Amino acid sequence: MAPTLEDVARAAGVSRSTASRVLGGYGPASPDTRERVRAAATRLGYAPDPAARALVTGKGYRLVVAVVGLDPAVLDDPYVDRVVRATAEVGARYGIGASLQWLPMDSAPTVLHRLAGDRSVCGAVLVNTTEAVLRALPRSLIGRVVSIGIGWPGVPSFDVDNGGATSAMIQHLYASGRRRIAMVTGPAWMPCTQRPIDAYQAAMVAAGLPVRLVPGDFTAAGGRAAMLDVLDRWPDTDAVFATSDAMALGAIAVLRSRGIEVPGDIAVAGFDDIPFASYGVPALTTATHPVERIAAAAATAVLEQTWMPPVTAYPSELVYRESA
Amino acid sequence: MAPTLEDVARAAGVSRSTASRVLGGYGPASPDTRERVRAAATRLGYAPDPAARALVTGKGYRLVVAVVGLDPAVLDDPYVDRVVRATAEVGARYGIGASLQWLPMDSAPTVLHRLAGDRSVCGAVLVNTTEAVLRALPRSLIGRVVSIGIGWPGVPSFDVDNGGATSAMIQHLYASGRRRIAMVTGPAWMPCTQRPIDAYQAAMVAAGLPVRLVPGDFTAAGGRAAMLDVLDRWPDTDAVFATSDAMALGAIAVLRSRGIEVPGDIAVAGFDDIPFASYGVPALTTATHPVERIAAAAATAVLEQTWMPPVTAYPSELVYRESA
DNA sequence: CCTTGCGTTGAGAGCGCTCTCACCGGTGTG
DNA sequence: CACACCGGTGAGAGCGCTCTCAACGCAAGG
Repeated sequence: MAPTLEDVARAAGVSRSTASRVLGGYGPASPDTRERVRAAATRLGYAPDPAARALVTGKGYRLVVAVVGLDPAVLDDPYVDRVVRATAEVGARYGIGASLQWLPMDSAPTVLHRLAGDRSVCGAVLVNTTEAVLRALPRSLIGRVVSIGIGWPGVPSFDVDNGGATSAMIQHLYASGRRRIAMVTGPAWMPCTQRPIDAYQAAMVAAGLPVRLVPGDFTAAGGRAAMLDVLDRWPDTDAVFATSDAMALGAIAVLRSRGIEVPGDIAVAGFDDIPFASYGVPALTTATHPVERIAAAAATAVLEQTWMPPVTAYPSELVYRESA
Repeated sequence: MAPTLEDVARAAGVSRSTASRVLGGYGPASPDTRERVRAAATRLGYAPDPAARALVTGKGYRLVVAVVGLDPAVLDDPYVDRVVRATAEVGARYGIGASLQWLPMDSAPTVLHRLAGDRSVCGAVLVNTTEAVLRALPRSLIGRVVSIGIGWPGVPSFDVDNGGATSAMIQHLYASGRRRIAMVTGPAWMPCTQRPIDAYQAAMVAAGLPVRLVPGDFTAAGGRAAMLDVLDRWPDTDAVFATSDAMALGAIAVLRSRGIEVPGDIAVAGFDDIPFASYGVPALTTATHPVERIAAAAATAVLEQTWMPPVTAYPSELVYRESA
């Protein structure tokens, strides 16, 4: 159906080699030949098959953003879209396309194995990957794979400094007089959950304050449930730090429905600085998440193939609004 | 680097043909041979190269979700994620992977042309495509491409019945006593903008009510600006229908900051029923957008290659909450 | 004894492409 | 006149895979 290089060559009255040389723009060719080949290609609507090309050159032509085990409900904001977009932008500068690949938790190793054999992919950016997945990472993928989240020997990690952000937020809450600060975390199975918990615990223990941890799931509904739980277990809580804005927004909804003042009675802070953070009442105090910067760095790392430090943490900044 | 079928065959002491037959599971082979080949494949960590396979079979192995010209800021909700996810799920049932491809407005024809030549792709689902893009659609893509949004000869269209949803919403607003109903639309360049406008105008004219149209951009910030505009031009407006929840939420933020009661003074309705719609105060009245159903149908259509009606509209349902 | 049929196997072509290499005719040098 | 050289060109190998086809050994049937 689609015309091949052979078709173009025939139409231009030259050999396949010459056509390839002209279209690929690498070898010598007379102006006349050049012209004829190009004209034929346009006339036939020829587009080279990158898959066939990859087969012979041994170089892939697409970068895969592999998202591990994320139920879309887990994310009430377009996090993955942002990662793919940033990756695509970087890839475009290298003539490389970006593809999204969802890896259901249970079949992640299988899919990754298939990916490893695919000569059309030149590398991958793992998102939200777990230790189990990294452990099973195909050997042939090492060196052309990076991770947004936790790292692994041979797999450099890029992530927001959510530990630092947590410390800063707790500090802010403390400075504004809060002493009974609860934290709504991500789900335990997600690797990005641990560091904020550690930072929170360290800060609370250092200040001699009680540790109040409740697991969430990064959704507004989850934040709602978690807030209910906090209220139930520790009624005297005066501040809540949720590790995602969606959860914080859910928490605020609960508080408002109970007639509890925010931030008067309970301060609420989030994380991510999603668009809706500033549109609620009260506007959400939160910490930025430089997704694009992180994804761009990750993509660049696999495309450039240059040495990368095992872990790169990107600073998050506090955004002071009304809720805390 | 990565082992090839040849390597496996050699390790198992058989020919490449036999190895292919065993691993592909199509031809006869003695139990002993079968065993040896499989063992060798596992031991070497072999994964077949789908690109090479596609080259000979002529069948692609991935379905591309091609999103035309959408700035991520345009969407404050994970619409694209949802489409990709649904597509991936359908694809998985056919052993076909899904890839996301962003098409910047200006380079859409070029990228589509490249896509057409790529033997690794078996088809595409166009999202938010425009007439200009469809006009330039490569011939070899016709028959294996569908559109979520507007259609084209040979390109069946799947979309939510946003015209019907608009009529229903206006009717609801009218029934609850509203008479000066303004509408915040999508950006003019997006093809999904027109039908709701037509439906709104028809309803208003039929009821002898004034038409009050303001363009938005599907973001919360855009909704904010549009609401300001409405207030400025038609201070007596008593209802606003925004064609996305994000815009409706932005509109509500403006009204609240002005001390205007919602829905007391002005009713606000949205479209999409995103997660945050129910978390604001007041909870947003809106219309559902069955993205997954639509995407699944679109993906199935290209994978099944069966005849499809030129246009399939999926019903939207009104969700009555507090804001209207 | 030869034929037929069957289960099993490997040789080989070829998918669309890149790229090395050899070739060809024309020009410049010794 | 022989030689090297050079821009321009095509033949052909081969990337990893699938799949057709022929060949092989062996049992059953005539």
